[in-house]
Amino acid sequence: MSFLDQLNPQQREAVETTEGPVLILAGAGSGKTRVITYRIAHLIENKGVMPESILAMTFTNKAAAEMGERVEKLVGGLSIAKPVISTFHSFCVRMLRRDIEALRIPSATPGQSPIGLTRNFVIYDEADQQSVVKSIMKRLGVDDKQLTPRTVQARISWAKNHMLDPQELYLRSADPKTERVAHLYEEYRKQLRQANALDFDDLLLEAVRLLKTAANVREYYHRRFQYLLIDEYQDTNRPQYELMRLLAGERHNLCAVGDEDQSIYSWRGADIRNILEFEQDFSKAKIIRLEQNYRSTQNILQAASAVVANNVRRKGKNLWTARQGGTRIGYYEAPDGENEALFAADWIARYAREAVERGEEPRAAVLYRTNSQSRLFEEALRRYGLKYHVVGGFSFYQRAEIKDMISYLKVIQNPDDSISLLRVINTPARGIGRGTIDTLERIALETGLSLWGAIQEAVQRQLIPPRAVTSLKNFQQLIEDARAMLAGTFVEQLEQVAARPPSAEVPRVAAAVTDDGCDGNSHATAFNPEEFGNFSFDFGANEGSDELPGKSGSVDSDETPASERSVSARNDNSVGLNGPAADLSTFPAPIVSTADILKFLIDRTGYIKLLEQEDTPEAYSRIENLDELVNAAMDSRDRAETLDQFLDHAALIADADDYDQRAQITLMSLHAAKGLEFPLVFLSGLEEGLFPHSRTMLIPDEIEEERRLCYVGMTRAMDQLILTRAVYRRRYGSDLPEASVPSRFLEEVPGSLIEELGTNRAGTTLARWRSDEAVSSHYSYEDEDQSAAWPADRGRERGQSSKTAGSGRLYNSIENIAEFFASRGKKFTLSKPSVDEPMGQRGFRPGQRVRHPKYGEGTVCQREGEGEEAKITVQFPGFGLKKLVEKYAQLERA
DNA sequence: CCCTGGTCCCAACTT
DNA sequence: GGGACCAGGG
Repeated sequence: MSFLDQLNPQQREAVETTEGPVLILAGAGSGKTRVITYRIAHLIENKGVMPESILAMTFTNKAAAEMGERVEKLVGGLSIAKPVISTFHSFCVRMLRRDIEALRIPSATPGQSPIGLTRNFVIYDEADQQSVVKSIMKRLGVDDKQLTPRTVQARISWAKNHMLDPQELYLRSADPKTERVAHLYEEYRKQLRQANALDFDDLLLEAVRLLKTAANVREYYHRRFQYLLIDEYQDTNRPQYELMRLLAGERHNLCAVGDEDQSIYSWRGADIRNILEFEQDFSKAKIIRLEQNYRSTQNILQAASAVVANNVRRKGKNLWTARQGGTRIGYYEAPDGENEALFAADWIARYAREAVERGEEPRAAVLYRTNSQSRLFEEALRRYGLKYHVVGGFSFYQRAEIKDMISYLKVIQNPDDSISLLRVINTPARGIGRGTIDTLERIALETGLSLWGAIQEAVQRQLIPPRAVTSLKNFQQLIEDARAMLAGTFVEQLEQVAARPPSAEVPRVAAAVTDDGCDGNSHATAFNPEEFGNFSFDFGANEGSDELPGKSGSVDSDETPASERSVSARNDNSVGLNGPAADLSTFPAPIVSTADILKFLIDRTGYIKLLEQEDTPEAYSRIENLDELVNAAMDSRDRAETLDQFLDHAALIADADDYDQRAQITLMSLHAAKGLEFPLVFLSGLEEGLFPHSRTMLIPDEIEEERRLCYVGMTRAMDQLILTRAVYRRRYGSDLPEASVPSRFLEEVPGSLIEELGTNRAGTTLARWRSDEAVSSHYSYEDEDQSAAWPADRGRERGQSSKTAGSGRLYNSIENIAEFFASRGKKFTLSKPSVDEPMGQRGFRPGQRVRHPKYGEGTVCQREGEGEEAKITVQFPGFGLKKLVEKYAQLERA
């Protein structure tokens, strides 16, 4: 019982209310994870609930892994069985790998195999999806100027997230564009079905459909899981909501944890309604609020609360903290993005030094709205010789060479995957050109075969020039050999594998490999500790280095689900020495592993050899990446995973998963920062159009979401929060920098909580903005001396140490920007001097609060035209968007 | 058929 | 900064 005493009364109530629906409204930093883990521990230790009958859904694999570890520590060693802690997507994949064939329907023609996907389906990522859309559009002759494949893909995904099928989308469409999308959507579905492929959204949808239609599957899960926990409930979308309801069944032993102020994924279909209307959905729901924040100082909390208080759609709460006062919120206005980054680097360097002197481990984060902002910070930190870690951005799996190899594996797993086949059929070049591929596609269309089937057809019917036929046969042979290897029948390779030196001899710990689809995060782990330490590449969230071999592995109940176990044995991927009927509890790692196949592929295709011949730094970096991929595959082998599982990992690994808690400096998007905390946080790019992002500025609901995002960012800070902004920012490399307007969120922070940093002259810039002082947004300059370093850097380059931020001159206001550029040898022009700018008493800027006699208070969204003609668009809560002529509308500052 | 270099267009967040 | 696409020579 002792561990419950560590909780405050509300937390304790949340933990102890185990039966029936519970909604825990957990404010930022209020101990949400703690409540979930303690609740699981309480169920197991005090309520005698079987661990494996508890299912917890988290947002990222990393969160799942962490939660698993924390539960483990609490209940330590009580049981071999573990609760299932998983992301929605991973959970669905495992469900589908197990039972998707229950969705197959018998073919109309007798003797034909049933219609529907099989267990070895592949998962299509966004790039694959776009390729599908693109090829369909090409085939149907849809103009891709007006409607880009990207747009179509996004809209199909939108429809799926709202659970609309093509027909429903068509019926709802109010414009020809949407009608066309609906049509393409229909074709898209056909294409995926033919390729035996599911996209990300399908993973959820098909799992829901499976539970809805297959009663025995549903019953299996009802028996299996008695207690459900959903983390980040505010970010669940419609399919996730349905899945949860289906899994909860009639029992409603459901605990949802969330915070409506941290809902930041509506663009992915997350429905804030789910949390706002929980009580309607579950009639006897108990609501528990956690309002004590254990993370931040009072100043930080107050500032963040003040910002989010401007939102209308929220339940409202009063977060409080025992950490009175604290450092004020820093604000730094940089002349441009580079200086903003240098300022942050400088500050972090000093902070890190001081933290080390105090004997503390420094941990700082730089947060930004868009991943492309990371580049400047990376450069600045490198110049300071600081090590940093970037989360997200261009991921490992998006690199060309990695996608190539993964595509090969996908084709080997499922040759009908035409998108992957298309990618690798001539990579590296093997003489299969445009013309040949066109012919293959035509054959596929005529016969209804996949491209793989079309190859055979083309070769047999000699529809292709002889030289290409040889190439095609070679390719065919390559894939077939690899498949034979996987099936354990490719003798030559098997002999090689058998003769493999030491690492193959590693005694493999017998691991319990369950195929019940629910082992989630706690799946069997077997590895050689010595080998383990060598792998730098962190493949997934599932291998905890402190996890003992053989200790884990969830225990499946004996109930046999809809599809029989033997079905899985037919699957090419469950290959092993013991053959199809192997006793699963002692099933060894597959003797021919994914790593072996990868090595075989690299060897046979000459992929690395060709890169070596290139002899460029890029080529060697690609080779390194491929080495890492092989390492990842070896890890996978040591975890006794099949090819399926390896590919599922690769598909579902999330950007946020590569967050490394030990890193002293972390760079990441605001979205990726959800759930994390840092003593020092920089929130950068606080400019209208960047944050809030330009695409959201005219849509009130989306502005509210941006504000929540801001709230999420601010509440990551424990001790110090610094807000920054660049007066000038380059949009894309080449163009002239554009002047920016401070983010409205800056103005929402009470002035008394702010301290301006890096100011070396009187007056605070933010105060000037607040007083509505006129500022031009029409500056431009010519770069005459490309090599000129920033004044601040010149000092640094001469070796002057910097005690305070930005050791040289810091330029912090728009007025001295001319001086700044002049010092850099740039000609600076003011095309519209600020005195002429029509922004006097009446000049309302986007982001400003105004009062209208009829509509009350509102926020300016947009400004068009100048002087007398200026029109402004204002969002009035309750009245919506109004476009007003500034001269006539009796607006005043609110 | 393959490779190269030039040009054009794009760039929000992510399971 | 970079990916996709195209024209033109090997």
